[in-house]
Amino acid sequence: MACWLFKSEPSVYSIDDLRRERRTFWDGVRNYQARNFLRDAIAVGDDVLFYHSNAQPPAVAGLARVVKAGSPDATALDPKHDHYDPKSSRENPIWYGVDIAFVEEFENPPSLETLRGVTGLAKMALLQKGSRLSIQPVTPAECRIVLALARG
DNA sequence: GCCAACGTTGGC
DNA sequence: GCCAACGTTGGC
Repeated sequence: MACWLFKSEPSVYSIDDLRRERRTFWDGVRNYQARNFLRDAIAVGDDVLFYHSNAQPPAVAGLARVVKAGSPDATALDPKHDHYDPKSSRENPIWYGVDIAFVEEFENPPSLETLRGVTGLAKMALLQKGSRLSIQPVTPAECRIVLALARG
């Protein structure tokens, strides 16, 4: 099973929100590289590391699981919505999202600073300079290390 | 609030 | 197709 990292600002949508709702459609991604992952690569059953960006401290806050593969993001079609994109249409949707379900909120969320100090994570996308992608692939080894830190 | 990194837009 | 201007992300 593949593993991914999804970023979210907790002031917008946090792991607590996901725990309350149990599952959610991950909408609002407006970056083509991230869109391609959502539309083409992310599959049911994949793990999702739920990362809190712009948080104090920024950290991997919990684990979620993909419960539905990519489908068009309807918020792009709604002119009143913040994420509206006039280039998208029902016939030719540009933006996609997946459905994820809450699995776990970590007792010891590994902070960005902590992750930077872990040898086995040196190549993790999140830790690369200028890594702004909000949807990132995580290797199985990286995923294991992060989960071990979070639960250990 | 600052600012580096980087994606997107639009004039040419 | 180039590239300057602009907007956004996100750590600090």
